[in-house]
Amino acid sequence: MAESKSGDEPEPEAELEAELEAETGGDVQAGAESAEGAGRDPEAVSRFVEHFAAQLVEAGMPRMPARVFAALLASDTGALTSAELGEQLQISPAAVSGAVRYLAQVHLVSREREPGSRRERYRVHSDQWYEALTNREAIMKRWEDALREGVASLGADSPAGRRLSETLAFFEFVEVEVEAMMARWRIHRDQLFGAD
Amino acid sequence: MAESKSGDEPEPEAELEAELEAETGGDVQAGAESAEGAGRDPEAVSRFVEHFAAQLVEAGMPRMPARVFAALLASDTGALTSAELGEQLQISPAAVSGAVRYLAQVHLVSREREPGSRRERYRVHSDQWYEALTNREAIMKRWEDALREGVASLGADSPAGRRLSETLAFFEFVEVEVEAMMARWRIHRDQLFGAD
DNA sequence: CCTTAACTTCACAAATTTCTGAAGTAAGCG
DNA sequence: CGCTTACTTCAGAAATTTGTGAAGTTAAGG
Repeated sequence: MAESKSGDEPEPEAELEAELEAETGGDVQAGAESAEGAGRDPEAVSRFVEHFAAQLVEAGMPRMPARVFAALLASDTGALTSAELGEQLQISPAAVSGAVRYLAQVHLVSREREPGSRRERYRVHSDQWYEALTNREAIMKRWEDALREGVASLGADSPAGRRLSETLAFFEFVEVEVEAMMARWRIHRDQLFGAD
Repeated sequence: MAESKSGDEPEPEAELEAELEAETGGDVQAGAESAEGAGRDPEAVSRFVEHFAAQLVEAGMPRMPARVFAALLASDTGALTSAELGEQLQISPAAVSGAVRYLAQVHLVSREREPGSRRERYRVHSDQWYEALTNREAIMKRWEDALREGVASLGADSPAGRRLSETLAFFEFVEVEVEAMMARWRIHRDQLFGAD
């Protein structure tokens, strides 16, 4: 976003109009400096963000989406703007844009537009996080399709066909089970944290 | 994780000493129903292998391991040698080696040495397939560690800390549930297929 | 309207990953 | 014993992925 042009650097951010984390109930106690980053030890935040992101990367998530997601998780409001993300993570607006596109696609973040502003906020809901994990179901569905096809073309009575059948049965089983598990989780969560 | 049912499968590969190095000729092509699938349509097998592998790749598995794994799944014996894999997939021994190393590391295949031969067979057990999926637990454990650290350094009473806590609780919950689910699966499987 | 802020898309440079041929190692077999 | 087979490791070429600057698009605000 920096024009890398003339010397004047006073980002309009200094103004920070009616920004306010009027998000949740307004009584954000951390209340210190700018929008999000500094009631807390920014270094501690960064350490967590990079560490957790590294784990996600290792599990297969691309680097930028992982860092953006971790930053959102670690934010107090659970929602940050593109500019805030870019600053905290030291990445270009283009990188933020790409990362957010990825995360939205896998349902890990949702986009909100603040009315009366051009800003968009990218939000992580705990629920989405869980759902997204669950949404590996979509992937499994395709695995199942491929397996069914394999059983059909290799013959259900051949040894290979039987192996594929069993694998297929496993996925079908898991699919049902996971759904039940998520239902139990919601109950469990409410017991732990109260209906949120 | 109780299992070790043992007594898995009788080794169906008795003789099978036929080598068939169709490699050296220019005639590496269909018709290669050598050691493994005499009687099956090699084209149908290949179609399944490539299709299923593509799904795995899309889910994040590297290409060669995915293809090798799919080929093993689709084999009648559930075990193939390096040469057989190389021929069917048209890849170099080095590629087979790398793929197998990867698969063994994530516990998707095991290596067996045929006594009295230098050959090694790479085998897929249905059980391993399930276990491997389950073994994402190892990954989750590390996520949990990172989250605990985050809760500690951001403060369990901050909004961000609470979000991380909830996520952590979710993973801990899932971990327990998955184990129970796998136990149920084994029972279910035995009902479907009979204790194998 | 015209300006400007916020985000997106595009093209390309850089880093990383993937797969191969070739050389290396180990073990059965003549 | 030493030849041969079966697999592994290594170095590097090729392909793919990643992140950036810059131009493009949309919409608020004067």
